[in-house]
Amino acid sequence: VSVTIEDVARRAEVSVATVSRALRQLPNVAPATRARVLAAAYELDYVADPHASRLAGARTTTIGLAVPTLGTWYHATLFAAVERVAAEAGYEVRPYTMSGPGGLERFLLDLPFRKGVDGLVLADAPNGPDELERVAVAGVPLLTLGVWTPSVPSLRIDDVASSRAAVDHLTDLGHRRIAFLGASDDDPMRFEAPIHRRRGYLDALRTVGVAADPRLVVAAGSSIADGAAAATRLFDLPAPPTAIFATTDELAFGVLQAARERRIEVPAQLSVVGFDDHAAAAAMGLTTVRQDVEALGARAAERLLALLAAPPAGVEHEIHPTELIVRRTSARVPPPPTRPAARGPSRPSDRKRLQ
Amino acid sequence: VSVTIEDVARRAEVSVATVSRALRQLPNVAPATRARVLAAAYELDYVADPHASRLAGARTTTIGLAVPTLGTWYHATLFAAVERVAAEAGYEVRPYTMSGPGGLERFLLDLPFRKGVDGLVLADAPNGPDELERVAVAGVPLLTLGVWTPSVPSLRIDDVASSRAAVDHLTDLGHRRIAFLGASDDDPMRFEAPIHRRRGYLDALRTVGVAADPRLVVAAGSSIADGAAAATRLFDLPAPPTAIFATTDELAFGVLQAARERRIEVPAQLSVVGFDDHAAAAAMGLTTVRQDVEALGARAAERLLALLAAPPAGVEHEIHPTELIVRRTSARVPPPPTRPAARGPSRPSDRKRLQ
DNA sequence: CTGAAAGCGCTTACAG
DNA sequence: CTGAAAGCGCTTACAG
Repeated sequence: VSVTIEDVARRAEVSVATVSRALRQLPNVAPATRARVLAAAYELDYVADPHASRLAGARTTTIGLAVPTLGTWYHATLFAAVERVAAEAGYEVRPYTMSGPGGLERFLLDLPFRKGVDGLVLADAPNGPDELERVAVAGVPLLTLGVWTPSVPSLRIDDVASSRAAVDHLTDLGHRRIAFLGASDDDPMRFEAPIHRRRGYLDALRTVGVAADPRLVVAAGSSIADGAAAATRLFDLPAPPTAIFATTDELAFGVLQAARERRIEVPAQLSVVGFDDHAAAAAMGLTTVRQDVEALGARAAERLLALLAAPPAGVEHEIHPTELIVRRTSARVPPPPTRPAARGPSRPSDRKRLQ
Repeated sequence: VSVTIEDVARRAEVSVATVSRALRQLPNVAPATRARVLAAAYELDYVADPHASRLAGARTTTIGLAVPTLGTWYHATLFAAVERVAAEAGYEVRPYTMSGPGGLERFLLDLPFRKGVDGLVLADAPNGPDELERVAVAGVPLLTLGVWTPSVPSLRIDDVASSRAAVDHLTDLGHRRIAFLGASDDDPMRFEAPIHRRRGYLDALRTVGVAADPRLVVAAGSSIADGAAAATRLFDLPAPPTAIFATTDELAFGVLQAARERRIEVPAQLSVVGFDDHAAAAAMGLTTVRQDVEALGARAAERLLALLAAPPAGVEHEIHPTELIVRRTSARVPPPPTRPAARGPSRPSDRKRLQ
């Protein structure tokens, strides 16, 4: 039904071995022969069957990108970036997602990428030394992004410091009741980033002598709707936060939406800071921690490709910079609601302003 | 280096044929034998080499999703939806993107999905009968989404009517200088949707007796930044529009951002309507045409899977509904700037209000 | 229910 | 520079 290398060989009047060589730009093919083969292949509309090719021992010229999901702005953007540089090098990129029930387990059990790709960039999941080790041992050249283990080349940002900067910004503005929105510890995906970002959050609070209020540390998912739901719960607290730090911009968008629905003014009554600098963050005026996802993805692809081309000299770990972008969703803490007893010339808001 | 079916056969003390059958849940395997094989495979951490498997004639249990890019919210969401239902059926989904220089041509030339997938859903590109025909002829079961040709089963929304509704909304509000942001005709990707949406736009204008002003029909790309750039050009026109209809929410976000930078009040001075109901649209308060991308993707996967399971009885074309969601970015047209000569008791804005 | 063998379409030593 | 042949790891008739 389909045209094979034999058809091409017959038409070009050479052996299949020669066709194989000619088509893959190997040396050792006379120019005239090569031309004849190329012409025949073109006329027949031939492309090598990738399965046969790979089974016979050739490279796949595809790299894998393992991500929790592709439904998130961060990961979709990552994919696009990886694919862009891979394409320039003649590689395809094949995503492996781990979302869905049992997705992570199945990924770890089957390691579906082995035999399917020449190399793999593993982004954000799975994490934990054991799981990473299992992947590393599968025998395909590996680079991790976000997660990290000493023996595997990696790329990441400093999540702790970045989120610390975000929360420092909030405490500088006088906020003390600051909520944290991130993935929970028992999330099946167990992302590492949210954990580190929470650490940064706690560090920042500690610096100003505030003990974290567990009710303000809430587990959200990753979608905008998740952010809205979490924010709504926060608003219903007896003592709601004056600021919310969300570990992704998408969660922050949800917070903004929920605030609007509740007629809570941002930033007058509530400050919100996100993380990512999502393409829509500027349009929303969101204060956020910028990470250059495009650059991260491109660099990951570059390094993996380099790894494939040459034996790795050693294990390198790269840390990319981030930057706090202050826009219009963060402002000084509002004066606390004046209770009858507190009325008087000594306004609490003045005190705050001194800090 | 890697464990093969032979290793499993040896350990289970059966032939490789039996291993193959047992592992693929075929009948004709004694329960006890099957158990032994499963145990051996488990202990050896065996998974069949997909390439060998496919080469030997088995199905790939993967379906393809061909999209212009995965960098767009619409397509990323589509992918996630397709993957969710595919996973439930035990299928993987493999994306084929056509973005980048020469991407479309290469796709059409190589048809890289053939031999790689059991079926393909083709979303939005390529379009045009000839190109679609070339893909259809490759021999893999096909379903198109967005684009459409009589001989291939398809799924889509009514782009003309949907965008007409959006622009009708604007004309109902008294707008007459309404700009259109979409892909250009000579876009290498030649999406069909923008063309249909422009038709709807023109129809709506014609209904109120307005001739389209070519300067208000602008070719934008697909990103938020593209939308901002296009909007800025529009703002610089001698007679800028009072409303902008963008063919995607992402473009609309860019418009909103550009408006903010120019201190143009939305909706007081400018109305904007998008298309998609992007996850962030609610958070932005964007008036838009909602299409249920999640449902579209899920349905596409379902139908393709059904096609694979049973010989298609006939070619079905499905049209999914859309809905105009009016939020806070659209309002009555502002009164035209009062020129000195026009001052007086007869305010033009009153006239508008009657319409 | 199970096995021996052919074959899927390539690539890669090995000769020449 | 080119070809004949083995082999990659499976699946599928074909026998039994």
